[in-house]
Amino acid sequence: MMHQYQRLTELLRKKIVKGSLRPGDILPSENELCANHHLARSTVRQALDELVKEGYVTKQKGKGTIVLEPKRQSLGLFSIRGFSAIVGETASETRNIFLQEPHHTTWGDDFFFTLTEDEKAQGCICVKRLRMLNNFPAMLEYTYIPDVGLPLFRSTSFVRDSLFETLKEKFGIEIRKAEQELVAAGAVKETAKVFRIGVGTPLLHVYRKYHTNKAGLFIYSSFFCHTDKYSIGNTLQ
Amino acid sequence: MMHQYQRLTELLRKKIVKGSLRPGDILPSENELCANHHLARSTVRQALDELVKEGYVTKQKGKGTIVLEPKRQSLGLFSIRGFSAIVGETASETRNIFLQEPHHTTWGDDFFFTLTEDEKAQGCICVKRLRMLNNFPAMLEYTYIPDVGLPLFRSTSFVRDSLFETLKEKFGIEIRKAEQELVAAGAVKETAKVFRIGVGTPLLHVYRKYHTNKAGLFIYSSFFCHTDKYSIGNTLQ
DNA sequence: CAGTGGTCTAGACCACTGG
DNA sequence: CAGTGGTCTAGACCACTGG
Repeated sequence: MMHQYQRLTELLRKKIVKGSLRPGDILPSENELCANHHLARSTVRQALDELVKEGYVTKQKGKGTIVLEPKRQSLGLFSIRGFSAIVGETASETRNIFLQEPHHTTWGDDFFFTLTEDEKAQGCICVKRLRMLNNFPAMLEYTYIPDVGLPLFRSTSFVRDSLFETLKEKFGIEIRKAEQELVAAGAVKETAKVFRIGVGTPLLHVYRKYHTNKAGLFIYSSFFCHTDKYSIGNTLQ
Repeated sequence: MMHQYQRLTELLRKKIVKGSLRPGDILPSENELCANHHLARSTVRQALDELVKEGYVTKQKGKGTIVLEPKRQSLGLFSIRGFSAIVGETASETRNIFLQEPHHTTWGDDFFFTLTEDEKAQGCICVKRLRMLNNFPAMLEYTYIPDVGLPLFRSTSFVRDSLFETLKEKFGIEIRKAEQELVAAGAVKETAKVFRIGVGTPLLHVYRKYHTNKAGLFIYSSFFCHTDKYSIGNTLQ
């Protein structure tokens, strides 16, 4: 069952995405939304705060709630865009190549985040993917999910070719936030081969810990980005 | 003048930072806080939401509001830690070296974010700093502030050696959120010299656009990180 | 000046955790 | 079961933007 503020968030989000509300437009005022949807003002504000957090709108005291320019193409909690001019075009075609199907394994001895005893005992499911942007190998990603008894799923059954969408729709697991560590390092032999670059080419190496809606369940990811053509972007706070 | 929820946030934040509330402790319940501080529950919730956003506490339905492990040393909107073991010790001693004092200049022709006409006309104040962590040159940062008529300030008058604290306390400018772009690239000659590394050593290059509490005022930053010893960290969402 | 979003009050019912 | 945080109502006063 959905809450009333979530229904209003969804309704307004759809209007923005579909274009009946355009960048620069001002949303109906909070009082109008109250009247039109028979809601208390705090409920309307809860809905609007969600849209602010998602980056669809911004609020200005005395003026109103204003629709922002659309966000760029996003992958997980970040977005990718052409690097030639930092504010460049987004990659139009993205494709995932599964180098290893989801499979059960143990965490390595020196896993990059500290694990709880529970997590260590459970072992994990690992996926190894290469992300292609316009046929350019841009990102090599290892994702680790603690094995909490999920049925093993194959890439062919992914929802919209997305691991996170799959976790959400099939298992009710939603990503809430993430911590990440950033490092620049030269490509080692094996990685260089995947990217078709020379050993030592600078790569961006990102370590992520995703927090989910399930208490105590975290998803981990380690990925390399070849940023000669595409940079990766974040919004902080 | 401060709002009541801000006063409560500050009071609780201080208790956590000073240690009278320790990690794992449960805060007084929302109803208790209401009674003790003579506030409505929505005001108390506003205060607690702020602490959640700042990463000091987490809430659990049915249980309460729980104090989290202290965050790591932070610089701006990110934190830095020893890289040897990703979850390593924080740098104990940080120091800023001003390579160029705040000075007025023009934006370059190919500035890394798109500027408005107003911003272009105003020109900017630029600061060039080298951040040392335990005497290791870890970060070279260029910060650009649109010249909206701020009196030129010198590094010696910085509040707590921090640009952001200075902007906040002297000019009422607060950072709300930021967008960033990440790239890995080899050091060029001039940069290599500053870091005392070889040309071509992989560096993390970050471009940031900070949003402030003043509508239309953005602060820009471009920085290089030498991540052999220290990685930089973020929290997303 | 009327209208906006920001803060705040004093209530209510609910699903959830733990004893 | 009593207590918790999550949602929701129906009001109020305020500082701010723009005509």
